[in-house]
Parts: sequence; C-alpha cells; structure tokens
Amino acid sequence: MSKPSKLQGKFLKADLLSENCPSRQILKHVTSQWAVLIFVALSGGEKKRFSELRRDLQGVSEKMLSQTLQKLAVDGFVTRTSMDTVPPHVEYHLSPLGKKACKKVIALAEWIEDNLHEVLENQRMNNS
Amino acid sequence: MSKPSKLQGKFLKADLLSENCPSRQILKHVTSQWAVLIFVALSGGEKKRFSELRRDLQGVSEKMLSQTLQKLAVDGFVTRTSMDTVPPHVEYHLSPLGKKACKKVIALAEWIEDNLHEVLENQRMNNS
DNA sequence: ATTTATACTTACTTTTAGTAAGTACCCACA
DNA sequence: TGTGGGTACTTACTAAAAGTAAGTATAAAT
Repeated sequence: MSKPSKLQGKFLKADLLSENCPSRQILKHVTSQWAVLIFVALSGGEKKRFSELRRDLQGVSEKMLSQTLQKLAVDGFVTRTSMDTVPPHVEYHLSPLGKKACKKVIALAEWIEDNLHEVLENQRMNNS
Repeated sequence: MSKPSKLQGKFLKADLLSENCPSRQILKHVTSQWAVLIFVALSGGEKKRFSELRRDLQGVSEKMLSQTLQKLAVDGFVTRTSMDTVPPHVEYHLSPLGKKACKKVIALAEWIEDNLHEVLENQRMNNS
C-alpha cells in the first residue's frame, strides 16, 4: 500500500540498498571510472589545470574529463577556478569535503593496486 | 620510441593512471554500481542466495545481478556454491580476498551515506 | 490445471561512454 | 603572413554497456 518514500527534502537516513535513495546517484558519481582517477590525480592536494589532468589520466577523452569534473564540482568535491585570461586558465582542486571522500577512494584504489597480482591469478584460474 | 609496456605476465607495479594497466579493469569491476551494493549486502559475512540478493539490491535486474556476480566470482571476490537440486539452490559469499576489498568498499559506501545531506546541499547551491 | 518458486539466459531498447572534429583566441616561428 | 600549437571546452556521431521483458526447465503447492 505505502509507496516507497521519496526521500526528498528531509529524509531520515541514507540507504544505498533502497532503490530511490539519492545516495545511489552520488555513489555513481564518485565511483565512475574517471572520477576515481581524478581523485587519485588530485589526492596530493595540489591545484591542477584541465590539460594537466588530461595528461595524468592516460586515455581520458576531453569530453569525459569535462563531464566528470562538472559532476564532481556540482556535488562539491572539487572546486573550479577560472582565470579570465587568453588563453583560458582553469584550475581544479579538492574541496574540504572532496579531501575527506578522497581518503576513502584512495584507500580502495591503493588496495586494488596492491592486490592486482592476486586478482589476476584468480582470473587465470577461473577463466580461459 | 618505447611502446607502452604491456604489463602482461609479470610487471613491476600497478598504476591506475596508466592506460594499459590491468588494475583499471579490476577497478571497474569493483566500483560498478551493482558490485558495490553486492559488497554491502554480503558485508556481514553471511551466505546469500541469488534471490535474496535480488531482494536486497532494490531495483537490480536479474541480468545485471548475474553478470556482476560472475565477474566478482572470476576475480575471486565472491565464492559461488551451487547445490544440484531442483529447484536450484545457489549461494554466494565473500572470499577472504573479497572480505579485505569489502572493508575499503564499505568505508566509502558508508562515508557517502553519512555525508549525503552535505552533497545534496551542494547540488542545490550549484544547480537549478 | 494453473500458479509459484528456483536461477538463470536471450533478444531488444535505451542510456552512457568513447571518437573525432569544431570553436575562439593568441603566441611563436619562418 | 600564414602555419602550427596551446588553452578549455562543446557538439555530432558511433560503439558499448545497462536496463526491460520475456523465455527456460523442473517440481511442489493450490
């Protein structure tokens, strides 16, 4: 009988397992492939320019980098600063909130790097 | 001159920022939307059946649940046990490797749940 | 005899990601 | 003087991934 609560405005508690909890969208933003790598690239706390990030994130397209930075900026994880010069000069860095999120993201990213070999061995065993 | 190293077989060090590092694929498996929620659902250490997971992960399709479980099983994060009965009875639980990865995933997932409100406020400020 | 439950797979559609090119402006170099 | 390169993007198009709905096989319950 009861419709799923909309969780809009004020809601009690975030729950990722609930279909309509907005936390799912934030999860998607933060764990999207390029977002994770942006966190990695900015984890030192430095400011970086668009073109620096493009070089750091090997294989990223300008479209996806732009899109992902915009989402992270709207969510308040990264701060965008543009100097109104020609040629344009735009800098990105982690906000205080972004730095906190970054710690968790980096912990996962480093765990994966550290355990890659074991996972690849599993893949060899369980696959062709 | 030097082609990017293939990082196949034995390679020195995983690096998510490198275009051809296989760690990127593992990252995608682990941070895919449904994989994160599978980690959440299995984080207690219990075994769960396919249909239980389908109920837990509200909104997941059987196709995506099946696909995601298969990838996590090949990578060695979850273990699949099937009793050869009619009707079929299949159980999934985290492997020891999966439990370690799960800690990092859960830390991120809970951080997002705990900070949802702040992110949503940012969205309101920065958007329509 | 029809429905329900199990754990999937398959065909099809929609959404997302990736590719390539365009934009506007200026500097350096020949 | 005009050619190329660098800045930070956006836009149109294509390929890949995700979501939807239905099908499969079997047996117990109604």
